[in-house]
Amino acid sequence: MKPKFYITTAISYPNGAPHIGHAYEALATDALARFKRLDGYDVFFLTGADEHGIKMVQTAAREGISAKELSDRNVPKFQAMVEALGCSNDAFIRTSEPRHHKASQEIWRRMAEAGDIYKDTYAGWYSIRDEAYYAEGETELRADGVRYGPQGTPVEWVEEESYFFRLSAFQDRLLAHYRDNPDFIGPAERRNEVVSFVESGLRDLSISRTTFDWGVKVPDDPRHVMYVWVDALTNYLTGVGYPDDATQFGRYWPADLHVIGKDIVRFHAVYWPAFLMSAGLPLPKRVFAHGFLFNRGEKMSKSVGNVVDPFDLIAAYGADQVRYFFLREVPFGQDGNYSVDGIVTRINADLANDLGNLAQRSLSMIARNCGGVVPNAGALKGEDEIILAAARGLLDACRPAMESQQIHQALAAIWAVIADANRYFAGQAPWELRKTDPQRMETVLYVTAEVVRIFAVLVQPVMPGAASRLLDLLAQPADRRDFAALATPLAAGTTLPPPQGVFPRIETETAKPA
RNA sequence: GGCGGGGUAGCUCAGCGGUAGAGCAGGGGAAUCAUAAUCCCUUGGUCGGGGGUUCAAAUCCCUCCCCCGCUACCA
Repeated sequence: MKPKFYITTAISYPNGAPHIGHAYEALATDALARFKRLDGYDVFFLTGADEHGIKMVQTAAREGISAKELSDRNVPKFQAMVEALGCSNDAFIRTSEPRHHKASQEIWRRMAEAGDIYKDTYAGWYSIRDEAYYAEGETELRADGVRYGPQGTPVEWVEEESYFFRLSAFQDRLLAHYRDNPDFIGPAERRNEVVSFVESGLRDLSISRTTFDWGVKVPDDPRHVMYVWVDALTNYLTGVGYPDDATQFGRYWPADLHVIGKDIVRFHAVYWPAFLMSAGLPLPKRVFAHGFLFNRGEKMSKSVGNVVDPFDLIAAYGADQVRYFFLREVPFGQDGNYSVDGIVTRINADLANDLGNLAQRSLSMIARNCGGVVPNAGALKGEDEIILAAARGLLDACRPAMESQQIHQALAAIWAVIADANRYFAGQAPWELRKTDPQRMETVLYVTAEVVRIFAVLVQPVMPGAASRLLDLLAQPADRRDFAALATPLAAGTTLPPPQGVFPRIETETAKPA
């Protein structure tokens, strides 16, 4: 039986349309999931939408519709985005689903049974108009003697009945967990932040609200709905069958990797493990936080008008290209920059010129000079052995990079060998050999086609569509495309289809400004 | 304020004690199999400022300047 690998994105908050940050997380997680699948794992990849919470209620109220209506309008956009990106998620969860309410209530009951939930009063500055509490620092006392919230609405001191989670009791256990599992949080700088936060002391967490009813009802006390993060985090359990499908849940839980944005590290690295400890459930193996994307160095915001619509980007450049760009250009875990120049350069230099053209020039020569059939390798020379060994060694370089979510490093390693392959091809000059030593030309063309095959197999997690077309050009059957097939070299005598460009060049005139 | 991370070529970054590196951009050349792609050569940096340790410092220590993240309940 294959080893399992359960990987998730954070669930998106559908109070607006998807933006490039949502797309980035989904495409990166998809690349990691696909890599594991090709590497022989039984992968379960979950993504979805986090529909509850006060923000949904507020946004819906402004538009004069219900939170449910708002969600039903926006969630399909997220599903469409995931599909347009070519993501291979096994499920798309919505937290409004009955099965999810059931799962959330179940974990709540278990935390309550463990004695970690108690009822008390929550006090804070409350805006009736916003239907929201604000921290003291978010409010200001103006000259008129009235205190106002961040939305400019008056706030008043309110005390509300609330359930609390005994987070303070978990400080030592959390710190011990971070210490014993140094890979629990990545990248390392995020772990440092979490550790110093927990070391500074934990306060109990208010985990229910009575001011609105859009959410999961607290068991046996339906006046309360759960604080949105309690139910949002539980999606990771619901997605693999908790609590009813013990077989699926037993198979996939605990998650091997939660991929999240750096803004929600605390919820995943402090609250979530504490909830699970309380409920007596195993903890996820790892939480990895990616960075934010900036448009030409500026934070994307609606007011600046530099928000990038993922659908526009995909339409302009193609899903594979967009995926490659972000994964190659931005060190995963760090913030990154997006610009039209950057994406056009990457696509043209790396995809069209380096990889695409290498495939095209070698396959064209095979089509023209070898009757469109994979030629015989003949006796290999040192140069041939060197480039073959470099390509064949790539999986061993990519695997540790992908396992530590250093996707950019895996791609850099692959492209370094692609550059070597171009040097090899130019150095061997098979177009000269055609006249002087046709036998040798065949060997060079064979070796080049073989390394192109290896590149195509390895590049599938990042560019599933283009890689698949490249493998089509190499007449590779469906069962010869996973990493195990890397060891099965191209068979001489195989008839190849006529070569076609897989990575078109982007002419700057047609490049779409963003 | 506290804790943490950074400031290296025009841009993005690697190097973290032993004669300054990569990719992209710029300049010159070769080749013509190929998506005018490829290959070779090359311009370019007082490695944030100052001080110190050392035979030797981007690399260690001190100090100053600047940038960023975290510093609890919007998601």
